[in-house]
Amino acid sequence: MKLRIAIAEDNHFLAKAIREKLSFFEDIVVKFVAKNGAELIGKLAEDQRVDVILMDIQMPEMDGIKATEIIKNQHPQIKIIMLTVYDDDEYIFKSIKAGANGYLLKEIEAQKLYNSILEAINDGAPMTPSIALKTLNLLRNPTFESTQEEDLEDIKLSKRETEILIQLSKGLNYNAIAENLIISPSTVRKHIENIYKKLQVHNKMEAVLKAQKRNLI
Amino acid sequence: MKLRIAIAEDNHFLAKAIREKLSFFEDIVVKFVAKNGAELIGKLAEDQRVDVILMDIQMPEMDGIKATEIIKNQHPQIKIIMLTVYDDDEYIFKSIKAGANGYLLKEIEAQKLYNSILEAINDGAPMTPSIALKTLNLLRNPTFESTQEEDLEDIKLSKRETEILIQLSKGLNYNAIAENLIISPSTVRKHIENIYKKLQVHNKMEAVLKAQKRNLI
DNA sequence: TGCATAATACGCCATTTGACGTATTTCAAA
DNA sequence: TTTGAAATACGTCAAATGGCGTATTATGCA
Repeated sequence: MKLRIAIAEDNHFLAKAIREKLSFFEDIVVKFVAKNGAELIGKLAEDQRVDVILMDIQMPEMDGIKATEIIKNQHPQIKIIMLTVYDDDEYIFKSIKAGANGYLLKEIEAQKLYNSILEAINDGAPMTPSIALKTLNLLRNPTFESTQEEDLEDIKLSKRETEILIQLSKGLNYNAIAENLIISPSTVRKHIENIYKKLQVHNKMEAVLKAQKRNLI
Repeated sequence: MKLRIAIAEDNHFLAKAIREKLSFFEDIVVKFVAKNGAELIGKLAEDQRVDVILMDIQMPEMDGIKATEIIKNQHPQIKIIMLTVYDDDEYIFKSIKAGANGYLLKEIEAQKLYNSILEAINDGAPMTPSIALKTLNLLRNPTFESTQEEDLEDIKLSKRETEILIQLSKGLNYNAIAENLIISPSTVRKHIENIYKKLQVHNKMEAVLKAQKRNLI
């Protein structure tokens, strides 16, 4: 039994790249490629015999989230996997609310994409590890009132900085953090100093608040 | 670099089965097995050099969810993967809220368990497909009835204390709070000292965290 | 009208935190 | 292979915080 795939992707080259990734697998048939949500829905109206849709998010005319919502209402049996370069909390959350069965980042390698398609068909929820982590964080902080768009100069904390900030947020002092991470207290302090510079704050509480607001921790 | 694992599992045979699954992998060392949450915390106090904890949920004395909460507060860098036979929404949700990094079902095969441990260490969120699906459903239907009441010895903060704690939680320092409330910094400090005694904590962050958990602010 | 609690306020002292500078090592990307 | 970012680490100094004792003045409620 062949797996029938549809692709929604406005960028021609990316669409082609996805096709090529899937071409290794004999039981996959790409039935069609649509350049936006509207076109996808049109093509589905003609031929709805599709098992899985690989859906880009940002597309002209109609984006992938809106399209997911409509298609899931019309054809709930079709599995939809978001396939995008964006890993923002907001996109992830909206996609899931719209009914997406999975969420993958485009860098994904061929074998894993294939496995994800199988997983979707078997009622799983394929996600890249980083996305899975973000969904857990979303579950932990029901902070679904984003609505804040404008001033997001995107601040990037390193892995170590994030780790230390999380420990700060638990109320641990420099020495406790140093022991946990098996580094010197001096190093902890230096990291915290750098965190403060990046976040433009001057104490723990402000740092933790700002990081939580930006979903950095 | 060896991966140091601890196991919390009251059933002797299951604990042994897990060890055996892990024994195939050379870079895994099982440092110890605890029969319940309390024992686990005790052993961690002696030797906290553990990378990943595989945590059962139902255990006598202290269950895995409570243990997860405590350990994650003390040692946020330790990754905790729930490893249980239960796939109820409630257990999943509570585990995630408690800070679990992943959630697996016990039937998992050896190779996948190993991969999950790696994924946890690399800041992922290992989940069995069926659990991943449930987390997405939980995200879609925000039916977040906490329902957890148990151990609240009720702490009462005075009006002034509450006011000051709220200002603390915004990241204000003693002087700023004193100015806002038109009182002396000494008084602010005395109030905070009293707040700490009531909450049995020793710094701002802990006070704010505890007060938030108890809905005092 | 008392009496307990709350709110006000200071002083002392040790510890922690924050801001700066400097420096070495590691590691991945260009 | 170089180059830059990240992680490591120390020293100094000032400011903020936390823990203790003590004391006076509201204030509400029994």
